[in-house]
Amino acid sequence: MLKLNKLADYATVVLTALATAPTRLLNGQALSAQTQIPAPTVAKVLKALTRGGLVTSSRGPHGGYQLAHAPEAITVSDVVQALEGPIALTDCAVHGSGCEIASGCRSRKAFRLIDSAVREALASVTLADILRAENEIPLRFHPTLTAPAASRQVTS
Amino acid sequence: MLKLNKLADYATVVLTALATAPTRLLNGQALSAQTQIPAPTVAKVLKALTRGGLVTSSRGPHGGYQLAHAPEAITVSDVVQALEGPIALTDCAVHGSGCEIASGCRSRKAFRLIDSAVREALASVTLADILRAENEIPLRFHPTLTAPAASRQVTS
DNA sequence: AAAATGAGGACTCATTCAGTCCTGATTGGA
DNA sequence: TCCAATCAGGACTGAATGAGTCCTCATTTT
Repeated sequence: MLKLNKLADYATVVLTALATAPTRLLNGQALSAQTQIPAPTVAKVLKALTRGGLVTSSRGPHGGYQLAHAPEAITVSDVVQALEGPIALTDCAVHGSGCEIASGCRSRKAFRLIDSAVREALASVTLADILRAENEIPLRFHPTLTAPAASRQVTS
Repeated sequence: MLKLNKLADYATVVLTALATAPTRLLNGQALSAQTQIPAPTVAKVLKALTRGGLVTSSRGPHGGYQLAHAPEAITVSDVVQALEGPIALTDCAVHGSGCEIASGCRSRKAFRLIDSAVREALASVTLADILRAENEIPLRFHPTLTAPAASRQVTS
């Protein structure tokens, strides 16, 4: 359903936790306790975020993680790309060498436009925005987000 | 990788094929031949598009499919929703009843903003735009679209 | 009545993802 | 110098999802 994978979802949770204590070093265990996400999974997320340059890490006793940038400078696009790689809605690579579906390949140019539109949308939301939204209304669950995948009429 | 599933990809190909002959009824076999997509798969796509109200169908001999609206009135958002259901990047449903991850659930509000941003991005591109892009530069493949999923530095 | 076509759904195989775990590297302190 | 704590990297497994095919039924025209 064009959905984010869970790791990217967890990543935003972990990052918001880090953002609440920007000056301190938090280790994996502490972040796991704070976010309720299992420690091995948190570790996996943190490794990806470190590789992506979104957090910095320190080893050894009293080591841990810290945001590499201000919350205003970290976008959802950055997070998604750190966890899932480049944002591209379609990939020709699965067709092997060249495109087998000729007419399909011709529409790839259009998809590049779509890709950049989505990328911009994700880049328009920063970690600071998420923190702000969190503090407004803490909701416990959102049934409207998970409506059944029913078919829908064209609205225009 | 936040990618579209293939069915939605095929759907745009099938729809552009239908758009080239707006007045005629094209059956599944003809569309399969024209798009090079296997007949059973084309049939599956067409069923979803019919359910989604994007194309109209006629049964019996000389039956077939037709666009239900003008290409300007069919957006990529419509296509994606017909094939994949509502556009929502995150779903709380997987956590069972209520959210187990408290702090994660609090960021769902932010994700609703992201969802609508992505939805707008997809709604901004119409089938007519795709047809126009096709006619400009017919490319055979696009290596830049399928760059390796390497980690990336934050740019800002 | 027969043929052609779409509708709906079941089914299988492959791929991807989530989550865990193991081993090694680095750092700070006793 | 040694040990403990912590991160880094990657392998591995089971589950979930998606792609693709096929079968049967409903509808329409001749």
